[in-house]
Amino acid sequence: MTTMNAAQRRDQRKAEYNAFIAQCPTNRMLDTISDKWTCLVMAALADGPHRYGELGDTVAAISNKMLTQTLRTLERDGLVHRQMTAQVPVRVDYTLTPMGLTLMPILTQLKEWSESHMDEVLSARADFDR
Amino acid sequence: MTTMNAAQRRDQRKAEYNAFIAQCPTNRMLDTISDKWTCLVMAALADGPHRYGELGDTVAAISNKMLTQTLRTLERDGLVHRQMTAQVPVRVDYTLTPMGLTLMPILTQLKEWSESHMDEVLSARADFDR
DNA sequence: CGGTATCCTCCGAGATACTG
DNA sequence: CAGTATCTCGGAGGATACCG
Repeated sequence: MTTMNAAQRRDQRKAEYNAFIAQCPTNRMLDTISDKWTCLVMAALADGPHRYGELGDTVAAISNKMLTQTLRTLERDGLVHRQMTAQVPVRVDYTLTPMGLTLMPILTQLKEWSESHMDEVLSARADFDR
Repeated sequence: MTTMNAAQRRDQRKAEYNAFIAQCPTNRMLDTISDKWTCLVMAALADGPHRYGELGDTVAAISNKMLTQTLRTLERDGLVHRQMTAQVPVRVDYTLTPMGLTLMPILTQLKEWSESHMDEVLSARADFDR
């Protein structure tokens, strides 16, 4: 069954590589921060604490579901801190954690790279599409 | 029709914000580089030119479709150069462009941040899950 | 060798409605 | 106010087969 074995070996290599990707810190972090909404929410928090509703207003196009989900992920990863004040109505504030703050400079660099290379990228796209 | 107008205004704000996101260079670049496979492929190209098949072997878990699609996007954005040699069988080499090279340091920083903070993230997750 | 073309599946995002 | 619960739908991505 040479065919079977070859296919099996290929599948196993893929499984191993998938496992490697699942373990790789860079890819795991990229999974988190490369999410469509994560950077927008973190950017919104960069200038200080904000309430749930404020974040929903700032990132106007985000749905309740995704805002909650994004904040939960960031909180779980220790990048954002959630402070709940028991009162009626409830008040919840979100802030970047110290670790979250250390990530911001990299996002800023990425932002600056993007802004300074956007023209070059756009003209490359125009060339390619022709 | 206050209700209608309020809903319409909300929808319009969302549409505007979506348009803003679609225009924002950072988000457009993030769309590109934050793709599941893009960083892996760029990392594979960081040490020099590679052929299509070599990339497929290095990133073992990637499908033909996604490898092609990833390379096309990178080529279109001017981050990767595609060199085709007409012979039988055909030979195609991929290299990072100068612009692609300028992006690598940022990816490297991201990699280093991820590796140095992975423990902290993992313990934050463990805490959160308890 | 370096891809296309096609089909198919699954799951993630959004809309909507409800709640402590 | 700050979420949860539920449904639905589109499209990303994988498998497979074929092609110049």
